[in-house]
Amino acid sequence: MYSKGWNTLNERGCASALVFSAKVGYRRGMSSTHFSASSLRGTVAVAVSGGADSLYTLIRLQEAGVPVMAVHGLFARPLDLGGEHALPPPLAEEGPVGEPETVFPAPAEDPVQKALATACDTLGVPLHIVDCSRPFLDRVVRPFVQAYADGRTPNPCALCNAGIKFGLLLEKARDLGAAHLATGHYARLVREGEEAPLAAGSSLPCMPALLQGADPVKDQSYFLALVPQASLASALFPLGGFHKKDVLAALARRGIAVPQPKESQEVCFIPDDAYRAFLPAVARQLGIALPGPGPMLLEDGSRIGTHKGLWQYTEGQRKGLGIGWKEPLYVLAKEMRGNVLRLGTRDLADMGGPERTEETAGCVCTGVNLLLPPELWPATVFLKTRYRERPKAAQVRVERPKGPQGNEPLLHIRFLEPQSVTAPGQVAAVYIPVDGLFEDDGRPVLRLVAGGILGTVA
RNA sequence: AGGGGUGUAGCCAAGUUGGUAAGGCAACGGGUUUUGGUCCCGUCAUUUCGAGGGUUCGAGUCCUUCCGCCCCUG
Repeated sequence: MYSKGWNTLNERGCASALVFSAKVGYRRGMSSTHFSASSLRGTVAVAVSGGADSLYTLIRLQEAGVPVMAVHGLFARPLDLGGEHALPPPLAEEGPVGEPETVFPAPAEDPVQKALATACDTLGVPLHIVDCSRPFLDRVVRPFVQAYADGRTPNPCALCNAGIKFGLLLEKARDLGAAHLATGHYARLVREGEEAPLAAGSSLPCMPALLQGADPVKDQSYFLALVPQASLASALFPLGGFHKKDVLAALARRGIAVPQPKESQEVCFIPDDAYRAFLPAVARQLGIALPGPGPMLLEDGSRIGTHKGLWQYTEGQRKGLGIGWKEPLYVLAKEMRGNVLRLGTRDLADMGGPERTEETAGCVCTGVNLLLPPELWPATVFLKTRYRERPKAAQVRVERPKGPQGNEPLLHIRFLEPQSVTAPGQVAAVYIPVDGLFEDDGRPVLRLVAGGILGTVA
């Protein structure tokens, strides 16, 4: 399966890949040719949120002649999680895990669902509403709250993509007769048999290959880093080659109104992005205890203030500390033992810099999702430990410990350039450059080869 | 008690030979943004420079008194 070594591929594919990419307009947001109708078999389900991206995904596929259906997942019930932070108890009670409770066709009373129903009706596309709220609570919200309680900083979007959207929603789409699930993520997925940005006769090993989105500021591959290869095999990201502004322009050109025009951002299940108010309320509902105030300490051990509970801070954070100092202070670490928040200046908040020691230059990841066998990785890879951050050069060693727990792989990361201190609980995404392919701005195209959850400093 | 130093917005702090209050931090507001953060932009002492008095056309900057804090010596 991986008979072709990565290096071998590079040597052969390099020059002609450039020619090919120019020919198909791989750059310039034209890679939508990926999903030519002929290369797809069966119906494609499109996960529609009500936003512009997923709506255009649906339209794009339909216009390409692909048989489509729309699926709209209900994740967090507004009535349960919204409003006054006074949550009614039903969410915390016992219930079956892993199965959507109900599946029913549109329409509903919800304005977004209603607008979606109208839009789909106009397009002549069937719409299915899938209630994922129970599994969403168990697999996204509860771990989210628990992570904060444990002193970590969770990334619920990554968990949702892996466990809900490309988990339950994908399963449900299959039940409904779909062969693929498409979303509006800005990431490029190259698979066998499709027009790929590679020379004829060559292919990327271990298909499909997940590449960064073409829009440098919208790339969302980071959030997909935990989605397993088996799910990606059924996934489609038709917007991967587009720039956001082109999507909006295309919708405007067609005179299509977006049901939910407000850009989805922050955590979708936290009303008004007020997580400091939301967390305690939900934690209480779920019976999870959040630790209280404690000391803020500088590196020399001196106490400089009192924090409001470790869950309100994250490693690398600057704003909101409320401490006047000669220079900005950043959160260096959260110590559950002693309930201590460690603060320090910028130079102390970087890992991987020239004068960093072995202990502070790296970290370890668990919950690893491998998309390409490590044997095929180059010696230096690029690592993203937070969204909207330039991937940083690093060395990653994959360890497969043998033990009674099985052999869950671990990623041992060592940064080769300055890197703001990582936050345990966040996602680490490992990328490698695809030789011979470059973005419009000259950066090499990056391929996602693994994802994991950051642990404590090594 | 004596000697030295110091007292500028919540914190750190610049203020030249007196001419009409830099900058940083924090805070607040905004921008970027499907996690948490980072980052960028803007606002922030004009009944005011510990308090009172004086010199001067004009004082945070000179004189004087008082108060507070720090260091050293006894």
